[in-house]
Amino acid sequence: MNNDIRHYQNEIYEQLARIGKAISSPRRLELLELLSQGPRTVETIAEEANLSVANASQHLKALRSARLVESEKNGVYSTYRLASEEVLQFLATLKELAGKRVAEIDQLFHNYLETHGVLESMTREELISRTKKGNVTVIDVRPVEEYRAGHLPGAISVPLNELEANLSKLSKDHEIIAYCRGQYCILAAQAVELLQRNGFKAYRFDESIQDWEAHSLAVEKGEGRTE
Amino acid sequence: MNNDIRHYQNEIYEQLARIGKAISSPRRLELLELLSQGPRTVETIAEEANLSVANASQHLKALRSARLVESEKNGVYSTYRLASEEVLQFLATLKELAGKRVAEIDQLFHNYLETHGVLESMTREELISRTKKGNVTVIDVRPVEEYRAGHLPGAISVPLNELEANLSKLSKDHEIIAYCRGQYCILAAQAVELLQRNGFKAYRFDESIQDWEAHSLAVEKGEGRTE
DNA sequence: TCATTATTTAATTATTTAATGGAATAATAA
DNA sequence: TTATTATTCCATTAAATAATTAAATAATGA
Repeated sequence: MNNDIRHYQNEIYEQLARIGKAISSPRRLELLELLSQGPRTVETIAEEANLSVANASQHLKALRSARLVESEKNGVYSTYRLASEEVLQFLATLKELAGKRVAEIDQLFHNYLETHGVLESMTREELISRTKKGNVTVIDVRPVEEYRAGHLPGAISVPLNELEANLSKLSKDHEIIAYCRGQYCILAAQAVELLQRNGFKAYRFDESIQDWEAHSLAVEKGEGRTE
Repeated sequence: MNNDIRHYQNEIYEQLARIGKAISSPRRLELLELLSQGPRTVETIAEEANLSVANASQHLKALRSARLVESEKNGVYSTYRLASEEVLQFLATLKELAGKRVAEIDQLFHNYLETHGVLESMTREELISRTKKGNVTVIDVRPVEEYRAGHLPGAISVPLNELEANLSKLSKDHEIIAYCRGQYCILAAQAVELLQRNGFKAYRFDESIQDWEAHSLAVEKGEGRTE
């Protein structure tokens, strides 16, 4: 009878721990981060995360068994996606906690930004007021598929790996504001560095499109301008 | 250079995974749950969680290295507590996610309640309106220390293990509302079961004092009435 | 049908982790 | 000082996990 209760309680913790186990691997966290940008096939995921396909598949299986992701089979392809909004919320809380408590993360990012001279970033208020004035260009430096899935209003898509080739298309009269996947994503910082090296006035905006949405701000979807 | 970036990204995920690892063990989740009710010494924790002291100490060390708990030494005693409000928030998000996604948990709890005939629980609105009318007694069936740390306004402390001995002090004219540590805590359900067996009209309220506080509702602290 | 492709599964190996019991530490009391 | 108590540390063992390689599935197109 009392055993009954202890057994029940243990089961509860067992179930909660399944989610903990799922996010106890850096690799799986990376996969979740990728998937929080949008659905992908196994091969794409493996490539983006620099894992073997078999390994990625196994990690995805683990994530699926914890109900953090779902998959759907289309012909030969399995497409994986986050299982729900709550997963995104959970990841955000995790990152917040990590940012607050695990000083090492802030330290790491701070170090990176510092050694690359892109320490300051723009606040949301500044971004909004400057885009209203119109003398700025906001660029989304994530892969174009992520841009299509949702981007800041007025932002144009310039994936980081295409930025150098497209420098001539950017106006030096405008200040450039680059953003990517949020606080701990490094793409925008790299973009700013490249831009500054090439004589542009460039700033980093360190929120993700999810953060932006979370503040009830409008998001554009689809093609937009991708010059 | 590109290595630099990958290395940095790996570090980030490594750090996030430290928190994941901390909550990947059912035992550690149980410890966190205990500590979310208030600070405790190692021995108390070990006893409440049914672990050897050495084992509890090691788990606590793991939680501390993930910065989820903090400890403080007073003489021979080490007192552990949650590291911050955010940890509580994080645990709540975890439980929410688990509740939504891991159907097994709901199933388990549902089964338990069903086989013990205490399926329905009272909503917050009902609780508030009934206490206003005054023909109800709200009992807090957690250990008395947890009651002292904060309880529902007007609730009296009747720890579950003392309930049977105190039945005579409860009025059969009043409906009894029992609550404990929230949704997946079983104390209140047990209390209701006991009360119903003894001819009381009893209901379960399935929120924790933290849930209650999270809705900006007042919380009483200290002795209150503990009959 | 056969070959190709995307994915999953299985088997292996190296590594990490959990629990245990006993020893070490360090504060306090006798 | 010695004994006691609370806690931590250490070594051992068993179990779980991650990455790798090769093999198995299963859908598609030639």
